[in-house]
Amino acid sequence: MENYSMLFPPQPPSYSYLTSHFPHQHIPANNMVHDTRVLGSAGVLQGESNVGAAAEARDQASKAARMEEGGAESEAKRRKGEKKVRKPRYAFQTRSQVDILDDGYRWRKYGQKAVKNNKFPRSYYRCTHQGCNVKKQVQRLSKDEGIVVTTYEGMHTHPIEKASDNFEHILSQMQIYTTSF
DNA sequence: CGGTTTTGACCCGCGC
DNA sequence: GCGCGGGTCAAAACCG
Repeated sequence: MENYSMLFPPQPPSYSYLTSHFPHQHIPANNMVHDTRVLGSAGVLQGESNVGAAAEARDQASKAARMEEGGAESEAKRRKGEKKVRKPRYAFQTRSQVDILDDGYRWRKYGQKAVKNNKFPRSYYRCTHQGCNVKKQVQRLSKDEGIVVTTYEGMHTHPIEKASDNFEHILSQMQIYTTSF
């Protein structure tokens, strides 16, 4: 009862889910023409490094506060005058049968929550790399089970570990999308 | 065995 | 103030 992905039929072991959705490629005659598009960035755009640091500080502070005692004192989370910076998050919509979109990085799943108005849960992943706190969340639309929304949060400061197909090329295409936004 | 997934509890911001 | 929705933690299970 844990594998909702079992509800979907198996698909060929090829990673054509991405390459087959770019404008220069063939797009299946569907209502959704915007496969693998950039949904946009949420939050204010500030210094990325500063954003990440603040976020990490907040996260660690909260964690420390809770680890200290079960909600006894919440002083630890009170950092100095840190403005509430919200890290930009970039969402990608991809038509795929699988949830795990291997982009070449190593991810460790750290959570899964049910989403309101959506019968499919959302999975939270974190990049397994020291110092790299890039997070991403994958969620599937209940309306179109073939659509997977992947939201990236943060930037990788290390090379890709796996020799993934040619995701860099795909990434460059995505950046074209972002710049044209 | 070590790293990853699972899963329930917990925290927090926000709207009512 | 409280409940809800979303995000994270961490212990145990799982898997190569």
